[in-house]
Amino acid sequence: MTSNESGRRHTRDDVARTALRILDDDGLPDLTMRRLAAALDVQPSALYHHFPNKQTLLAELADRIVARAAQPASGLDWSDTVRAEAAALRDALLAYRDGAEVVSSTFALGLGAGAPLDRFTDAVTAGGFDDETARRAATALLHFVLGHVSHEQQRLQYDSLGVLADSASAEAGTDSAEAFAFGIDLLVGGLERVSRSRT
Amino acid sequence: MTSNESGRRHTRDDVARTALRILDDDGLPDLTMRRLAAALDVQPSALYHHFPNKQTLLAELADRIVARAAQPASGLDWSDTVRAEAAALRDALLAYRDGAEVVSSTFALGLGAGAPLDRFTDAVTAGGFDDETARRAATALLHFVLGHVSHEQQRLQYDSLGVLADSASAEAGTDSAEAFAFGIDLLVGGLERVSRSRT
DNA sequence: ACCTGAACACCGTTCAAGT
DNA sequence: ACCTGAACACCGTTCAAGT
Repeated sequence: MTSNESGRRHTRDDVARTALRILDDDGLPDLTMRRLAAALDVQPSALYHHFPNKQTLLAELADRIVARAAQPASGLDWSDTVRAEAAALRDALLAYRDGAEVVSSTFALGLGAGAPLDRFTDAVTAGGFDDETARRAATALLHFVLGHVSHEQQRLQYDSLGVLADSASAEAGTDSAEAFAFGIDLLVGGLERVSRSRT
Repeated sequence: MTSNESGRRHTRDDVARTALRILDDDGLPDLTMRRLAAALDVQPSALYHHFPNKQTLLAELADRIVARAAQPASGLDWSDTVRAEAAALRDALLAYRDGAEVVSSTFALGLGAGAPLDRFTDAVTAGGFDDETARRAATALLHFVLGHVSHEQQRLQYDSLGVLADSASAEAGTDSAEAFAFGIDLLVGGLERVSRSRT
C-alpha cells in the first residue's frame, strides 16, 4: 500500500513507513508483525527479509522519529540551546502516537536514541563542562524527557478510554508543556551551579 | 509452592509472592500468566479469580516493590531527605530483577508508584515550596529515577547476554551509583534556585 | 532478492461447569 | 470461594520452497 498498489515486492523503507503509519493510527500494542504484514499485503515471514526481528524494526522507527526533531537556532546561550533541544525532542516524540515509548524501549540497548543523547551532550559541552559531566547531564535530561513524554502519551491514551485513576486524571488537567519546561529548568539550573573546567 | 505444598487453593498473596519470585528469577518477559499458573500448579484461568487481569497483578507487584524502600532518617535537611528518598527508591527497584520496568509501566495509569510520588512530594514540600512546585519536582525526580534504573537494569540484562551495542557497554562500565547521584543533585540544585513561598 | 505456505511454540482472557 | 477444561483470538519467528 505504501508504494506498490497491487504488485508485490517491497523495500525496507516501505516496511518502516507502513509500520510508522500503523503506530500513529493504532498505537504500539497494535503494531504487530502480522498486522504489518497484512497492511503490506504480504505473509508475516516476508518481513524477516527486511528486518532480522521486531526489535530492529522498532529501533529503525525510533531513529526516524527522533530524526524529525527541529534544530535549535544558532547563536543561543548554551542553556537556551539545551531548552530548545528538549522542546524539539518533545515535539518530535509527540508527533507519533506512542513515540516516546518506542524511543524509550529502544534506548536501553544503545540502538536508538543515540542522536538525542549526542545533541544534549553537545549542547551541555558548549557550556564549558567536562565530558563526563556533559554525558551524565545529557542522560539525566534524556531520562526526564522520555519519562515525561511517555507518561503524557499514556495519559492521552487512557484518558480517551476513560480508564484513568483519579490522581492521574487530575494531573492530566494541568498544562503538560509547562510542567515539562519546569523539569528541564531544574536540570539546567542545577547544571549552572556545577563548577566548570573552563569558562 | 508458596504456601500449599500439594493441596489446592491459593490466596491472592500467594499469587503475588510467586509472581515476584518468577520476576526476580527469570525477569519480566518470562512472567506470563501461564508460567505463573504452572508455578502455582493451577490452570491459567484460576488466576483470574485473584486478579481481574495481568495489569492489575503488575500494579500489585509494583506496590510491593516500592513498599520496601527504606525510610530516610528524620532530622535531615529537606535536600538530604530528597537525596535519601531517591537512593532508597533506587535500592528498592534494584532489589528485584526488572523492578524499575514494572513500576514504570504501572506508573502511567496512576495505579502503582503513588507512594514514591507522595514521598518525594512531601520531602520537597518540607523545603518550603508551594504544592504545584513540589508536585512537579516530585514527578521530575520520579521520571529520572525510573528512567535511570530501568536503563541500569536493562544494561545488566543485555550485558549478561553479550548483546550490547558498544556505546551502551562503555557507559555500563562507569559507576552507576555516582551517575545516579549526579542526576539527583542536578534536580535538587535546580530546586534550590527556585523562589520559595515561605522560608 | 523477495516472497509463500506451513508450522512451532507460545500468549492473555473468557466461560460453563465442578466442589 | 476457588478451581478445571476447553476454547477463542491472537503472538514472534523459522524454514523449506518457489520466482
